[in-house]
Amino acid sequence: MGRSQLEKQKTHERIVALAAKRLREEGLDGIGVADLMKEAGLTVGGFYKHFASRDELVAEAVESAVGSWRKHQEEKGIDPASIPLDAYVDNYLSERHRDHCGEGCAYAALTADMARSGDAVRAIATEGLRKNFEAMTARMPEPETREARQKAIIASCLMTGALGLARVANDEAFSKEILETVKQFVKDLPNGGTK
Amino acid sequence: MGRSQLEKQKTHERIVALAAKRLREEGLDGIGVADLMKEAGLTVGGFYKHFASRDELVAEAVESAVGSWRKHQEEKGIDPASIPLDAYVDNYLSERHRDHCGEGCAYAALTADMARSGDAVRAIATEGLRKNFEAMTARMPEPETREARQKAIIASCLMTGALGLARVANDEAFSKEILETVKQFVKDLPNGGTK
DNA sequence: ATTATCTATAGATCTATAGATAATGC
DNA sequence: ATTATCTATAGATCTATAGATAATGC
Repeated sequence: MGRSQLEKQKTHERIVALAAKRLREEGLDGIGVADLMKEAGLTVGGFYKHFASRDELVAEAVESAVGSWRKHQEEKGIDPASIPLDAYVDNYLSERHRDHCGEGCAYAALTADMARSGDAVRAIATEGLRKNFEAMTARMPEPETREARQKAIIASCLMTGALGLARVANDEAFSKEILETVKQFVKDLPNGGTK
Repeated sequence: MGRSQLEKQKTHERIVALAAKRLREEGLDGIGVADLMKEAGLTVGGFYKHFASRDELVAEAVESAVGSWRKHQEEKGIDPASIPLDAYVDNYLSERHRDHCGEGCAYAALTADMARSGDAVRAIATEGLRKNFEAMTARMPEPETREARQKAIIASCLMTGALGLARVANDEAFSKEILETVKQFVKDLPNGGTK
């Protein structure tokens, strides 16, 4: 015991990545420090050399969860506008996404948790939301218009809302009805919609 | 100490109503049994003569929170179809609703919490969701059509999603932008929308 | 010498229970 | 006699800290 600084950094990132997953699954006050470290193959004691408090980990994990997908795309140099809305929506409103909270959208998994959080998490979540709206706007036709932004906001609220309710529904057919109905509607949004 | 059965029932209902409020504010594993009883003007000891466990209270509280508004209307003999969509939407996507989680829609306040819950809560939440969709369908023109139900589902996902994200946003102008954009869109939904 | 991680534990908090107290209701 | 509520507390769980251990890195 006693590792290099490089290894420490990798350990740090591993804890944050695991927390980003487990907290999306169980909520922001779900998994405890000891269990988390155990799942990471470590023990409690080391935790506080990485984070001043559990809250500090939660903030880092939320930042990771909120930005993971977008960051992944940016690093690959992929312009959000290049991902067609249809493909994005199919993926977002899939059964796979519904059933795998831990790897999915933080806004669907943690909306209320983030809203109830302190300033640090709220600020991170708000900033991420802004960027998500902008990425969604870029996916609309004529992305510079006011209508494009409005539709992006509508599509975002609709998709997070639908995924959340589809996860509540205890009945597969009902849950699918929600996903499919909204999927169809969002895909038609650039053409249809009001105005 | 030692009260009549009528008083016990009233006490029971008071605890459930308070829990329905406080759990919407803090999440389903937010407030503890002792604090809740204290806020109700009681002490911990009495709790387990009312509920077998905290989970049992949570289930009752979710049932109360999920159905409170609809039950209130039904008891008054108000047909959901008689409440115009516009008025309903204005109220739902208001700053007042956004800032008063405890008295508001359980689906916006507790989506992820309910999705993560056990069978009892899931079943109650699913049933309530079904009824909410039906009430919303009744508010659409030509409520017997497939389009009416689709629009009801879309409106519901959109409204819960928008309220949730408006609560996340740490910035008043940004939060209002979400509420106002979606408000306008949902009001136009019966006319516009796809198909 | 420094430090990343480990073992062990203090202190706080939370659920649930045991036993006492003072009303109700047959 | 029964029971609704109270006081007090056991037992579990969770955050955070103290001190030991074994590597790194000057």
